[in-house]
Amino acid sequence: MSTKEKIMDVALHMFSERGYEAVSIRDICGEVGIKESTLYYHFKNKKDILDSLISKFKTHIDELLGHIEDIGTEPDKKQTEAAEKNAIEFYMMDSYLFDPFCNLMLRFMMMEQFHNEEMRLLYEKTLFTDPYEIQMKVFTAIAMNFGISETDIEFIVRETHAYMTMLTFKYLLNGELTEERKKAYDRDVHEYMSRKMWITE
Amino acid sequence: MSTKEKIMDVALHMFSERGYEAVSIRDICGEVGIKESTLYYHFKNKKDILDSLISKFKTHIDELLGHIEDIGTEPDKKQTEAAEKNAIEFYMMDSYLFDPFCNLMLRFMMMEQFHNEEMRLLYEKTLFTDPYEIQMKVFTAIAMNFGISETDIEFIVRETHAYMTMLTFKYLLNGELTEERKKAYDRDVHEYMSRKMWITE
Amino acid sequence: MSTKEKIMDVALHMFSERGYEAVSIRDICGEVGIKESTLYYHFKNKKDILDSLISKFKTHIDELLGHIEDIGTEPDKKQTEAAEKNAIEFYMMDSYLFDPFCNLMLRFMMMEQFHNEEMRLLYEKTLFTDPYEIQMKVFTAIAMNFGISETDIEFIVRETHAYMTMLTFKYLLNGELTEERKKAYDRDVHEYMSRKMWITE
Amino acid sequence: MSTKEKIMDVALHMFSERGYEAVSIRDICGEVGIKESTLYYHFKNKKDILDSLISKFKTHIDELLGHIEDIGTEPDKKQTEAAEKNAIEFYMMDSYLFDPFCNLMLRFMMMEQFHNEEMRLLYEKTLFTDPYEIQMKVFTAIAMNFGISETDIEFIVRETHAYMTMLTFKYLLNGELTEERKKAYDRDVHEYMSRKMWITE
DNA sequence: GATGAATGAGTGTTCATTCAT
DNA sequence: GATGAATGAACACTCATTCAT
Repeated sequence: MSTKEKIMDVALHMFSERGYEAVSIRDICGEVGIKESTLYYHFKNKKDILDSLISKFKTHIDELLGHIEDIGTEPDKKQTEAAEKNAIEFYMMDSYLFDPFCNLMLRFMMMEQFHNEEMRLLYEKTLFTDPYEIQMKVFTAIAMNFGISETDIEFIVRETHAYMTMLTFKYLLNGELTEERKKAYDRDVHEYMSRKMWITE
Repeated sequence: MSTKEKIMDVALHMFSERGYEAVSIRDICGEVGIKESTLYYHFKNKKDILDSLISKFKTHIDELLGHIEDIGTEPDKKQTEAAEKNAIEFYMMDSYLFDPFCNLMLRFMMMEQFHNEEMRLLYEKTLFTDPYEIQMKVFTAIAMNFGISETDIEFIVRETHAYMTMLTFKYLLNGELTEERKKAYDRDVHEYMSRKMWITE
Repeated sequence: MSTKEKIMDVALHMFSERGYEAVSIRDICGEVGIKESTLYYHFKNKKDILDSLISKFKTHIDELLGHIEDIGTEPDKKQTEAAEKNAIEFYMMDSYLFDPFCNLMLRFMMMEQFHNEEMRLLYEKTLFTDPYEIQMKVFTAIAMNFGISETDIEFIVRETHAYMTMLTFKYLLNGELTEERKKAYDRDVHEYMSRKMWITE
Repeated sequence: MSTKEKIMDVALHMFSERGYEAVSIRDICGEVGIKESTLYYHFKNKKDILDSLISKFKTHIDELLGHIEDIGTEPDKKQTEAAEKNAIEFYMMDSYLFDPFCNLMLRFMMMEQFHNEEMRLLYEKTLFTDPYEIQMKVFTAIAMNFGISETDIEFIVRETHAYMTMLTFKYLLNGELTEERKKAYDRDVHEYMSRKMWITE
């Protein structure tokens, strides 16, 4: 990892725990193992580190969404629930909410959204807008094979999205991201999904 | 309002927007209109302002919960859905999430929960534990009159609670608390409730 | 002397020797014997010290010019050359160019005039505009008693003013203001005056 | 222009406007379009740039004075006033006070003379000593043809030199060297010269 | 000739806090 | 209750300079 990457990595860890203002350049440099003046060779100023992180996050998210774009475009193929359910879990968790960089950025944005409009918009998009649209796309693809009405689909997706969002805040954006909390999230998601499927059946 | 109250009021407004560390004693005093040395007559130090706010919030919440304790303890009384639905709305919104002090504290706790365990516990209790228990209590009281199974009640409450929690994060703890966002929250809550009642019926 | 006055005094001495930018807040505080944070109790920032000095200088100059306003307003009174010559010397030197505060400010302005328009204007007014006008007023008062033509007066004043200005730059605004240089200035002024009077007679 | 020359050129422009200390290596390199480390290939350190400028100025001045050495050494030749007057103007202005390099150096020395003895001596020599000696030499050569007494010559030269020095400070070493100020200087010099000749005649 | 990466010392400024009045 | 004056520690950032490449 280059010095620049190391700085961003350390900065994100600190920002996501204590907030942008509460973290000093000294803190970051101390952890990275460089002098403060060295940091200013790689970044124009403190704000530049923030901007670089946001920029990296945007790229990260765009790539993720790119992967999902194709889902459900081939409705004729028999897509089993199970397959899709796995798909959801994959996209939602491992490279999104569970992904270290992504998760830390979300925590960071959760704190900064109250006084940084750019981060607020990104936070809103990442936690509310995008996941809803993705789930809508996936469920629609599945549901079309079962002849479920559009109105019903919308309501089911809303409820499912709400449940998973609540779980995200409850387990993945609450305190430290421990293995325990990850497991609790997994458990609740599966429990909900299995009951939901049974009920709506 | 006494000077002490004014300090707490100003401090909370600033803390909930910029975070504890990012707000300086100077900032608070400037807004209140006193000298920094004066603040130290009313509070031992900066942490003392924080503690006072937390303490006030705990009292506030306890009073609120006290009001609710009695609900549903008289299951034989015919309690109509409508009455209870209003009750929920009342407790959830006007003196809880919509209440200025409460709302600002929640925002503040949302930021500080990542590095302050005391605030994290309070945040968890206020947004996840307590609302779920209250809704559980209220719905149980209602449902018992309709002969709905306990397992079903639990699932319905979970889903309802999840939906309202999601809306809370989406509208009431996102950026500035504008009238627009309050109305959007209201609208979504009512829309969900009416559809939910119709579906589960 | 109050702390604030002491800061201004020390700052001026340093500014006038090394220039505004080359003098650090640390330098000033070290000499005054206070901590840097204390300086910021008395002054908003470094620029504020500069502004206070300029403001003080303006007041100083205005008071000086106030004294001179009355000169030559009573042309009928027999005003001997000697009396006026003393007057000039008095106003020009003891409370003007020789005055420690004034002299240091002039040196300071001499350095800063190239990149500070406010100081440039003040510098121009203090060294070129005002002295010429004053000398004009005084000489006119004297000359009227001798029936010297206006054109001649103007030329004489111009030459006299030019000579004294040159001497000012040569002796009073050159290196350190030593007793030697003051004496050399005095000597040259008197020598010039006595010869000038003899020649134009 | 070589990189080294470009550095000196840029440095002088900056030094003469903001002073030696206020200009950073960064500033210079930014303007030149090189990295800071590159500058150290051409100059030992910051002081070395200053020394090179002083050295270049000394050479420049010496060449100028070399041209003048011969003037007035042939008193028998009929040298008309006009010719000499032009000579003075030529040496004083175009390759001296008006010359970009020279003018910038004078401004620079004007600022640094208060804390740099080497520059003070050079400043004194360039603005007071040398011009006086040159004018003395030239006027003597002319005056000898008219039988003017040595005492008178000295006084006339002193006054003329003082007038031109004052004008130099007033127009050529005051703020930016604009075309306007150059013209004002020219105008005042000619006006003075023509009146002086007429008066002393 | 030029650059990327680094550094120690220093820049102006703000921090929470104290204490005599 | 409130303030004027002070402080040590920390803040983000810039300085001139070095050195391997």
